[in-house]
Amino acid sequence: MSDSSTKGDQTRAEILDAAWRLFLEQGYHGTSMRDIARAAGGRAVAGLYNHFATKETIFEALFIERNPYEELFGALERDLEGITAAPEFVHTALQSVLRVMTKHYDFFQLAQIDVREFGGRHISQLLQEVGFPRIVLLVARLQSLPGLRPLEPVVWMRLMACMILGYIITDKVAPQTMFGQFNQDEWASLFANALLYGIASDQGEDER
Amino acid sequence: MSDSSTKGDQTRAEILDAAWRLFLEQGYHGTSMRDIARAAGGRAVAGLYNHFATKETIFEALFIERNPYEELFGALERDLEGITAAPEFVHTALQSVLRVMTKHYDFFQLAQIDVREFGGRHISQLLQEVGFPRIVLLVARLQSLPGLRPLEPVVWMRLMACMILGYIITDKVAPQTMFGQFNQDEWASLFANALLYGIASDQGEDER
DNA sequence: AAATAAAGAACGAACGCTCGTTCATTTCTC
DNA sequence: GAGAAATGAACGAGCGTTCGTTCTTTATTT
Repeated sequence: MSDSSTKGDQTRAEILDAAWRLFLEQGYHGTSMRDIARAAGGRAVAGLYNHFATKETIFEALFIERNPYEELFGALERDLEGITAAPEFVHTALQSVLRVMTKHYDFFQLAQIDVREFGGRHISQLLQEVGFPRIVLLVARLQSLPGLRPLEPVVWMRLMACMILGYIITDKVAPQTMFGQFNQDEWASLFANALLYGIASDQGEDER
Repeated sequence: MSDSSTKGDQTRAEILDAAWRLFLEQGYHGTSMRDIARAAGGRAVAGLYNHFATKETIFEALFIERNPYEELFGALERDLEGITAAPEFVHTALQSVLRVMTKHYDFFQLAQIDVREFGGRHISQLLQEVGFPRIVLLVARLQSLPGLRPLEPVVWMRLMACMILGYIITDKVAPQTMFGQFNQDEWASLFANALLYGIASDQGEDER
């Protein structure tokens, strides 16, 4: 009787822990209810159904109860507070997002599983409920700041999205390739600098 | 007797066509041999085993016989021939890659399935055999051209990778969001310009 | 050119196994 | 002692694959 967690709650958490690990290792269809039961302390399969109605319910519970969006947007909004220049805004935003994404890498792996095996049903619903309004607010704030080329918002929105998604995907293979020599803060700086000022040298400025 | 294709070859192709479509729609584990047999002209399951030893053999055959890497690198090398300025090189390379990737979008979806369900076994082997040497050559050529900031090669390599991977991933959700207003050539230009010259306005140049 | 042998391609049926889920029952917890 | 939690056994369905057999095509021999 540590806190308010009864025996049932504890078992439930154990099941979620096991499912989390197994789904990440073997995917959704690659993980059976028996696998989960075995990994959750060598239980019997039938016992899982005292806590979750179906296998998919377990997957959904992971998304709803263990998503880092509160942390992600909380950190973003806190870090960006009071920033009045667009370059600093972009740099800080990238740094903030990359930090949380690196910390909660597992969750975004789970989101990839959702995309592949459920067509992204759960993750897109979650984003719509909890993420989209706050993204819109941040975008509006950035647009109001000085220091950006008059690009269409969609353009640099997609640029940012490519950077973030590309980062987390290349991060997976980074150790095997030559990508793995910087941490996420260094990458955030490199990305932000490249995004803001480009990789071309200044001498060829008249070109284009 | 149209060409050299016997009856068996034709059936084999029909099986591959059906498997290609079903794997894309339902994933590897979501597609059964009976599904494939049914989709390949309402055949019997057992007949598939006259042409392929196992289910995974079918998946492998798709990768080996239907990958667009020859086209991808052929186009890249052809398009980049004779280019002597780094900015034009980057722009052309992005355009070339995005074109082939958009055209062969299905294959790269299949590659994602491979990553999820086989740990990328087949795609990485394919890349190692057919892609890596040519990538190294192209990178070396770009590094020899004038007009780039003295960035570490790994940095802009990963930047390019992020752009390309990010593009193909955001492209999937583009119709549902606000990303879908440009075609791949326009995006290649936008990406190349942003990558080369940045999105910051010129007035804040002294900063950082 | 006809006859025969060999190989390829297709089939229905079945095998052994695993899946997600349910049930009646027992054990534990409050 | 009531209700929650856990159990072994079983269910029906589906899986990848194999088997024995038939039909068709190709190759070889007369």
